[in-house]
Amino acid sequence: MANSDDDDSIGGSAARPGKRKRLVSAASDLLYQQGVENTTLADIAHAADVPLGNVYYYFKTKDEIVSAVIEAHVHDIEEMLASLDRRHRTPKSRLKALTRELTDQRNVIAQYGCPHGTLCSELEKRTSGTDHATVRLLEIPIEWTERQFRAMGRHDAHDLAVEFMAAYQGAAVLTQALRQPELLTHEGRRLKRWIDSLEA
Amino acid sequence: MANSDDDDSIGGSAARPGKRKRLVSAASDLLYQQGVENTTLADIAHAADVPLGNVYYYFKTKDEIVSAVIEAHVHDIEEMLASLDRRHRTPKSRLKALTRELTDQRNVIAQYGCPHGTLCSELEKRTSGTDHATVRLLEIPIEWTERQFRAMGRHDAHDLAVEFMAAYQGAAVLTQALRQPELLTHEGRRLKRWIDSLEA
Amino acid sequence: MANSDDDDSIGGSAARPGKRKRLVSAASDLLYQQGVENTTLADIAHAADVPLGNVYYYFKTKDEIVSAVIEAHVHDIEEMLASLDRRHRTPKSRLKALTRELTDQRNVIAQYGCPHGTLCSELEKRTSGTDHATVRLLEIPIEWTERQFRAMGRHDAHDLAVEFMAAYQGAAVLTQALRQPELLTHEGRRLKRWIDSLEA
Amino acid sequence: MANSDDDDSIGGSAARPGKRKRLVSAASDLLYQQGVENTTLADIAHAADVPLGNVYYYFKTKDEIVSAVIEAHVHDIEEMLASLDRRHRTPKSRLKALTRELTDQRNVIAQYGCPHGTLCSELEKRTSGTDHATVRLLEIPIEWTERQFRAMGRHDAHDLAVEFMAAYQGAAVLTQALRQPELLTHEGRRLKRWIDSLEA
DNA sequence: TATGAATGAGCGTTCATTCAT
DNA sequence: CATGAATGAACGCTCATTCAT
Repeated sequence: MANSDDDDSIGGSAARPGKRKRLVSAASDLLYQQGVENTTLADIAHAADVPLGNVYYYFKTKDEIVSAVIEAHVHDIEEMLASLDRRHRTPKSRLKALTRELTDQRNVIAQYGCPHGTLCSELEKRTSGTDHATVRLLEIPIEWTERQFRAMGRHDAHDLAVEFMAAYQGAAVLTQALRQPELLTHEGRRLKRWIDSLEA
Repeated sequence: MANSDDDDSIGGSAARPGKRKRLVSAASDLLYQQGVENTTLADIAHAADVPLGNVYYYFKTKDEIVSAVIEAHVHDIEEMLASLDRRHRTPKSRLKALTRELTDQRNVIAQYGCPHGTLCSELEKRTSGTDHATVRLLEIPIEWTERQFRAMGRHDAHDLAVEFMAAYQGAAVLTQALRQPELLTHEGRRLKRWIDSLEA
Repeated sequence: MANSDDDDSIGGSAARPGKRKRLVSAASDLLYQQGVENTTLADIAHAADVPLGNVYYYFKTKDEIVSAVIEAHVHDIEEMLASLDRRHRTPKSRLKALTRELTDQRNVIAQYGCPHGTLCSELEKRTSGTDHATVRLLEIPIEWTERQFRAMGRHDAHDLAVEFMAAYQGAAVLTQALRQPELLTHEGRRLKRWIDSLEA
Repeated sequence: MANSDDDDSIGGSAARPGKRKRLVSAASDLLYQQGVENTTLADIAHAADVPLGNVYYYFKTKDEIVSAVIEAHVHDIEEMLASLDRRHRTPKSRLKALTRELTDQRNVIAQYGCPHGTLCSELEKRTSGTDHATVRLLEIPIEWTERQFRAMGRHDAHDLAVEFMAAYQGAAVLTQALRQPELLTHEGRRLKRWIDSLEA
């Protein structure tokens, strides 16, 4: 299969990770930092150190690269949440750990916004009707958050989850627009207090 | 000066607004609905019914049109807030009226997101360092909101204002990504209850 | 209108015929000599001495150029037949004059085939389902030929017209494939004899 | 020699013809239906179920595949004519049988034209001077037809053969352009009558 | 002021061909 | 023999911007 995710480094002369992975990784960074429309395939190819023509061996269109980036994000999100599940036992500590994960990124977010939120916003405006795969980027953390609130015994778990995620997404928008990383820190602290204040 | 804001229709047959205004208005709509990068100057000229070559009489570059759109947004926001000031007397009713203004747009927001938030996100990623004029789009309502909270006697007025605006921006992001206008309605109700619950 | 067929040379500085015309003319020649697929837009632009980017001011797509070439062919055919109508009085002399027109081109046909027949063949195989405008290229002369046979009092005018055109098209195919211009001359002579031999 | 025509399936599980044969067969179909320029090597490899990289073991260039397709056509034509020689005794019945062979294909011809005529037309326009091998595609049936007319005692056998083939090729062109399979049927009937009417 | 026309750099994409194993 | 991967030149097309009148 062409779309192998494996490295091509076993016994070979080139010791770098697989090209497909490199392409997705480079694309992920560039789409995030420059936006989808401002990023050319040549940019991506160059950043991944892959000849331009070769990109099309792995992805038939630019849209397909975008999709692959979304999938990679989904994968990363799921892994991060699974890691939180492993490292923390109570719902409250899990939620606060997630909050911490988000605020830890305050500096990049002040530059480029939330990687998932801005990607959603941008792709919803593309004419080519990207298949709305981006929705998972926000659904997955909402669902996870909802599970935590439910585990706390809250019957309004879904509403709380939406409130939580909206608070984070909005803070990210303001943080980027105002270029104030501290804003996100501040909102993070508030959210942690809010989580602590919730009762069953 | 060439860039007159006045109509150019005096003595003419039709009473259409001046070309510059038509261009800004068309650009405002298209940038919002299609995104900045997906909108061509030809699109804008066509929508404004202005010959393409003529656009450059009013705006030297595409960036200048974008700036004019931002200015128009700023103007609209200020007018809207001034109107709220006029129509409502107490800070709480003003804040709830603002909330209502925002939720009233739930259907367009579900399609294109918040006109100001998405514009900020998008422009922050452009290579050509747009002069960060977008910041006013969010600063102005934050400051206005802060004034209301302060008038309520709250010493944490700024924090509350940020919390309020973040809640709205985040709700807009989720509303667009999940394509659920009701989500915004729901968050609006919650915000109104929250406002009512605040004490001096 | 952009698609003006007029010259742009009246009082202007450039004294060459209109660019659109030059483009269609160059395209017509190149499509004929090299085939549709082998001819690039850069080829056409170069031959017409028009900057590549400017081609798209006149034609939105390559297909549109091809269509314009077909229309030009249709126009030429109609003018040629009208000229035959004017210059000859009897159906028989008209038909023989047409035969002469065709055989006069024997040398180019030996190189590139019949300009209309080869264009039809090629375009029928394009995936993009060109709107079958090519059919007129053969229908028009068939109909004209049929009118002549009918004027001769033949009730089988349509069949004779098809037979005539098929004879010419087939001769053109063989002439090109075998690279023998004389073959077309010979078939032309035969056709003239055949026309003469027909009775009412 | 590497370019064996034999099967490579001895001892294998399936009895599929050898790769080379499959490639030529797939290429023959695709070149006919889509045209030479519109058919990629990947298309051919896919249709033949041969890995793309492997194609170059059998054919050094795309042109070589085209040549092989022509050779295959030549072979098929010769076989078909030999079969007619075997199955029919008199020249007239042989010629009418050939006519029947051709009209039997009216439906494909209405879609793609004559497999040999369109191939000739197309290849004559390629820049890379294909070695004019296509000429055999039309020469062989002309020569065979000429032999039949000569066997009938006609001294103008060559002219009649050219007339016959031109009639068929032209009918094929019209049939495809006008998309009327019946046109070929009709011309076939006329040709049979014509053959019958010929005297020594 | 106004405008149709022009311009060229660049983009996404294709494909015959080659290479390393 | 076989094959997945690689390569780069070229193609059709777009678009912000400029020009001539």
